[in-house]
Amino acid sequence: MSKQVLTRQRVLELIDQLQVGEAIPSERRLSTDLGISRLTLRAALDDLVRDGYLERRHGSGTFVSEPKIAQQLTLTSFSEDMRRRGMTAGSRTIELRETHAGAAVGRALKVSPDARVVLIRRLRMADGEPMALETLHVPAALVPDLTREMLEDASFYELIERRYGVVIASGMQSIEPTVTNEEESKLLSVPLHSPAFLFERTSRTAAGETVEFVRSLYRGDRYRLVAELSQRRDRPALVTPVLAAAADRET
Amino acid sequence: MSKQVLTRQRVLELIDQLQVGEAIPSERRLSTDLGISRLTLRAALDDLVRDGYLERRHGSGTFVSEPKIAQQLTLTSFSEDMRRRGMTAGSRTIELRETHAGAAVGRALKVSPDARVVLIRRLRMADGEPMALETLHVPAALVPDLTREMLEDASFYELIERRYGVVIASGMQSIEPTVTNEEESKLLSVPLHSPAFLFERTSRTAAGETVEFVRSLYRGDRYRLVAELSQRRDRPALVTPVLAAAADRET
DNA sequence: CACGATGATTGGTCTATGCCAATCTCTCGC
DNA sequence: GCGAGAGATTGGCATAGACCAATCATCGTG
Repeated sequence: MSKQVLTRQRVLELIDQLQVGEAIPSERRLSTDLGISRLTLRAALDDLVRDGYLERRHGSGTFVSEPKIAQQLTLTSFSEDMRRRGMTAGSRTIELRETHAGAAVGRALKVSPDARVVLIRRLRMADGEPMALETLHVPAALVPDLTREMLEDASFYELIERRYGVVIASGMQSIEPTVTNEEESKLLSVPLHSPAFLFERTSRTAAGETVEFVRSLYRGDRYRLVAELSQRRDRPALVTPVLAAAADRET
Repeated sequence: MSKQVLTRQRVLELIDQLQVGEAIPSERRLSTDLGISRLTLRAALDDLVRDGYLERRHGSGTFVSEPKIAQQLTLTSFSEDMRRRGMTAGSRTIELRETHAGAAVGRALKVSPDARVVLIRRLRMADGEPMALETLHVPAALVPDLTREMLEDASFYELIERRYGVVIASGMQSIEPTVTNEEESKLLSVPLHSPAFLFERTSRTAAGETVEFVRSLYRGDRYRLVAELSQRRDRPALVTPVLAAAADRET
């Protein structure tokens, strides 16, 4: 464990004991208190500023910032996403069967079209309300003896990590607009041809092994993406998914 | 101008003279050559790695990486966006008139609902093909004597910078899925109720003055967003808009 | 009492240096 | 001929120290 990561954790604990808007000790003070160099502390603080926990004011201090409604779009599971919003993530398994990959899925998973894959369809819910329809494809060899019960109201990522020791490290996700068809509308409890986001994601382990190909259909009336834009080229746009309240839609 | 920024520029020039895949000089070598400390050089290189120009390989070297097809989602105008893709940006002004803000636009622009605003509707084209429908709201005081001719096939951002000295520094953009209505379908040459992205953006100057509120409707069959995901929390997701070729859609 | 100068404090940037860890390369011995 | 191992080279991380720049509180002066 690097010192920087350790420092990050210690500062996070410190933040927990402070009110929003309060200042943390000065950099010089903190670095000597923690027994590390100021540069190392600054690297850890940079981290926390990027993640939105802290806010710097030159000449004034570093302050605990307002908690974000949504964190940035990272490689998180639906479950984790909802937990961060303070909502209860639910899941109803609609389908679970083994099949062969086929051309498109095979290409996405980097396996032969004949390879066996497990197909999982789940309805994902937030506080009991249907939010998204998820279709997962996973190479069958990776998840032997998977049962419906294991998937019920569970995070798939946590499941495969605990049970199979598979840890997702990176991925690629595309986002496009679409509309719901009859089946999807029924499952999501929205009118036919409602606008929706279609996310397609492939995820890999640190070793580069492709673990899953997921197509998720999110209700467009409840899910939206927000990007903070900055002219500075050294700071990527911060894209945050946001749940829209039912009333928060005028247009 | 900070030394780090200067260094970034000098390294960029160096990269221009190298082939993709070639290694740049080692950090120790470069830092002494440029007469700066290694840490400062590393900060500049970190920058370029984040922006996708360079790739680090521990124990091996730092290499010029494959140029990205699309840069990350930054605060760019449609025109700049298309230029980067090697396409010709076009614009047809559909409407240009002065009106009062109204409640919603007033709130977005942080002006009174009675304030005068200029409303601009433009059809944006890439290589002659309609791509997006843009509805701009700008406080009238900011852009006196704006005419249709100035807007023709021009970047609005470049226009207001050259003519009025207004420079956009930051902004906030929301993204949601929607479908086209009759008028929009006709203008964009797509079937009625086609899926589309609705972008809403407010932009500010460095001084914090809100300059514009834009609603852009992008064709869902030609425009898509791609996000590189990473488990590391210190690296925000890289979201890149991608133009889909007409044939690049199976589903 | 109001206000401006001033100095202390805070974050921002840079230098110089050392050691660790991953990788590559070359050489030596079988 | 070839593989194992040593050493050189590269990026990764951490330290200590210095100075700059923005901010804020305070104190003295009008």
